[in-house]
Amino acid sequence: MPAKDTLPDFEEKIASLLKKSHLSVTESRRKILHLFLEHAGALSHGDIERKAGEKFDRVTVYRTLQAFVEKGIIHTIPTADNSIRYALCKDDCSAGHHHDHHVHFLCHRCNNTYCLDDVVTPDIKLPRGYVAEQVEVLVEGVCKNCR
Amino acid sequence: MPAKDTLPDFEEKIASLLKKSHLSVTESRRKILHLFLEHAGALSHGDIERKAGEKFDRVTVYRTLQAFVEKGIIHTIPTADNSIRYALCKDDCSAGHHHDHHVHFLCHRCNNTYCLDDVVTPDIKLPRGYVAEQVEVLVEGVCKNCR
DNA sequence: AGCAAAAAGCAACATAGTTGCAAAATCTTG
DNA sequence: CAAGATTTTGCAACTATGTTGCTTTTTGCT
Ligand SMILES: [Mn+2]
Ligand SMILES: [Mn+2]
Ligand SMILES: [Zn+2]
Ligand SMILES: [Zn+2]
Repeated sequence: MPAKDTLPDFEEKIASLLKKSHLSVTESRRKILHLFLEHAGALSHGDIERKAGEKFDRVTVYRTLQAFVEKGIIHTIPTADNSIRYALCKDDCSAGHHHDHHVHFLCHRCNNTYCLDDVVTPDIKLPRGYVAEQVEVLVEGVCKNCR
Repeated sequence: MPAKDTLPDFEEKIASLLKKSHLSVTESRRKILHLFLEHAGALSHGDIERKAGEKFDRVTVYRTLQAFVEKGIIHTIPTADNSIRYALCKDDCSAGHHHDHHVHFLCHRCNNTYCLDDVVTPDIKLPRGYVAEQVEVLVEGVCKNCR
């Protein structure tokens, strides 16, 4: 019975993720992590406020996302408009140290943002004098679900 | 006398740029274009409001930047935080059609954003099903002036 | 100079994000 | 498992950012 399995699995994962990050397990944190786990694409602050319903205060959402970023649970994704989007870090991101060397994809049709975890960011040959510490790549187009 | 030359040069360039774009030549447009021409790096809306002093209404700055983007005079640069930055389009961007296939660089030290006009965005090999229409690359690190 | 069109300024509003503090929930430890 | 210490939440108030409609001013053109 795979349908019944998903929910307990999530709750388990959520609790261990929070504990590993030294964050106390609260209703808002569980709810917001759940949203990320079930959604596949990235979420904006606004998305989360809407999906979480009237359940939580706006301030709580801000502080929760901030805590998750600091602990390496989620990462931000730069966009051309000025709406920050957040997505789960897949693996070994820890407090203060993100290792997100993958490309992000924004679909013009469904307006979803996806982490392409298997597509690593390329090395960029820079002019003399510039030192690269991080490379962010955002590809825009049409995703595989939208054609 | 190179020092004296720069200002008239700018004014000339500004007038021709505006005329070419079918925009009437107004004080705010000239001032804001001047800021871009003398600054090298990209500017945020806030930068411009500050640098233009108390001279213009906030709304005017918004509408001016919007007009410049639409006419292909400036382009937006995605950032990791949610502040849009704007930079001059170098060449053949026209109304509604930007051709900015260059990489952007954000310096962690001076916090300036530069267009690396000579560094073209790489092709990204995407998973089956994804269609790329545009690629944005933002490199973060230390710029040549800051070491 | 005089007219029509465009832009700027103003006010009012809407949305987004921050901060301090008191109340509530969570964690710890005996 | 109860009590106290600690953390988190919700609330209120505030700042910042962005938008819209309308009136006045400026610009381009004849
Ligand atoms: Mn990602
Ligand atoms: Mn650029
Ligand atoms: Zn899509
Ligand atoms: Zn620098």
